[in-house]
Amino acid sequence: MRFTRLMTKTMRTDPAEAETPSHRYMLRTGMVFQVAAGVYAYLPLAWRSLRKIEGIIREEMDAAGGQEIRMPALQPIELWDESGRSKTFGKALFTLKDRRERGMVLAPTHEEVISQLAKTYIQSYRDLPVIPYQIQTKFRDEPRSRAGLIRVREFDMKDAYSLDADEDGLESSYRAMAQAYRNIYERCGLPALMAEADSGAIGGKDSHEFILPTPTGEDTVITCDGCDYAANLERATGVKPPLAPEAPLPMEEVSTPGVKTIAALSDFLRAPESKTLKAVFYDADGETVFVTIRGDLEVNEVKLSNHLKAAALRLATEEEVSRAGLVAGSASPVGLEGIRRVADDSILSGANFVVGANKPGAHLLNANYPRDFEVDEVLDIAMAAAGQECPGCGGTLKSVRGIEVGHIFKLGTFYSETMGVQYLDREGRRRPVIMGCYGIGVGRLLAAAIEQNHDDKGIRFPVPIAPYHVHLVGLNLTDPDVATAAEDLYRRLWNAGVECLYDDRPEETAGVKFNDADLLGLPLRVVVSRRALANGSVEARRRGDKAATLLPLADVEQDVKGLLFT
RNA sequence: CGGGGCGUGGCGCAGUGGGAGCGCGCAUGGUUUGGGACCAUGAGGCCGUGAGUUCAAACCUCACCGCCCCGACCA
Repeated sequence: MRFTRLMTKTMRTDPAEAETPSHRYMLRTGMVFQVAAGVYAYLPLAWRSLRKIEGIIREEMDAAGGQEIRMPALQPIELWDESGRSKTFGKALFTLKDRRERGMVLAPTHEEVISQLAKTYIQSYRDLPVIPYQIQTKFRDEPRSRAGLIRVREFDMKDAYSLDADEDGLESSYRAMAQAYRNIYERCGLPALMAEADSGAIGGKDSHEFILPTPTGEDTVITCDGCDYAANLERATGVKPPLAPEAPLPMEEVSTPGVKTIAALSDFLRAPESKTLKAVFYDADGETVFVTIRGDLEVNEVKLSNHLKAAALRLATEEEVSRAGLVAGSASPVGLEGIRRVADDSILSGANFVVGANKPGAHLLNANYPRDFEVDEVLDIAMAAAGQECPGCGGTLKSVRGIEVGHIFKLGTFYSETMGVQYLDREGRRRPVIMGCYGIGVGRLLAAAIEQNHDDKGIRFPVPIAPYHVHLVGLNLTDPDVATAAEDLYRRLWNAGVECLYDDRPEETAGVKFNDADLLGLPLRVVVSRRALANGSVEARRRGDKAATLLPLADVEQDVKGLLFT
């Protein structure tokens, strides 16, 4: 491709709205064009890169036993009523009506259609296992799109579905997919880590996310410095800092005028926060729930929500709190009745806690469970935190931000059962198909690759996903000899299988061309100039290298390939 | 949906009642040509939309729309 023909324009200044590096550079290079919030057009450079990523994904999915299919994005809403997800997916589901006023959806994912397909084509254990997959456009009316291609409302996703006869089969499909994912990230230049995850709206039990660590990410992952434990903060468990054992003391009331927060209470009584119990009030699908946890810990709302099986969990409003008879600032489980009480198991970790007295301006010292209060459930609902001990190996937990570049789920029989996907086993018995599903956002992967591979001058594309291999820069192009040599090299490189973008602009200065080359970030820059030609050479520099090397023109193709592919 | 911010040529911005501007980019001519050159000339804007206030609105008021950022959700 010639630069003068490329339908792209580079920008010298950062667009005001772009804050994350990948977003900034994708706009400045002219890779993407924004049409609406979270809706983008892909221009030639981005599209070439995306197609390369798709190619890598296809190769790895096929190698892992997948078979590519294609399902429609436009689907009848009845299908979603059947699985129940027209409700549970909520407002993120794009819905519309056709001319006959029938409800339709623009699909955000394809478990429903796969289930329909499976009902027809999977009849016997002999038909299993299969792993159909597709790369196709998804629609999700996200509450908020952000950071360029990181989070958008229309995006291409590779979604795969494993159909197995039993749990062992699922296990083996899941492992094969996980390995395929690791291969994909490695080939895209991404050191992604595999973390235990919450399965969210898709449903199911076990799931893992692949996270690319980067400060601009929107997820937090807890990792261990002593072992390979990694889990999304939503699900991670840390060892709660232990308290020194004490003999229980008699409970007594103290006056704490105006003290409403744990920090103020700790300060007022000169007691560590870990010796207090805090109270938090939630609304779970309309029911007010009382939650208590040790003062130095935070409630993990995902864990709580999963336990309560709540579709919508949020903090209760002041009005709901007072209607439930709770005293914000001085609430505790002591004497509390007529409301669901959930406690974090940290209440078992010590004795003589400071708790609210359930009346304004007063707290109780030396509250002990179960001597002084009752709760309905005790379980781990605490947020893990950096610095805590790893539950597996005793190492120290760390916290990293990252971008979720893939998510795999063991769905089990949820869709098989709700949608009636069954097969006949060897004994002629009907059994539900065991399903898994596996997603990678293609555009997000590109954005993540740029987040991971850039510097202050621009992108640094890894070779396998670069739109072109070589950025051929012609200097002194008004000199016919140089122009001819550059044209000749351009042809030779393509003939040798090296994908080449040729900056053939005759008037631009060297500085402009070099800066554009750095910005676009193709892996190898080759400069044809009067100066280098005088030595019978061209100049080559890998993006990111400091020094250039002279390559003799005689067998420049081999040298270029050597620099690119070894 | 809650909180914050912003809508003025392609991009970045100034302009806060009375002539729509600057830089970059773009076009033409000329001089340049190894890290974002210089000179000259020129094109390009119902100042997000609609109502209102006013003799007069990019500017003040109200409403709406759009976009960005922070939070609740996800590939």
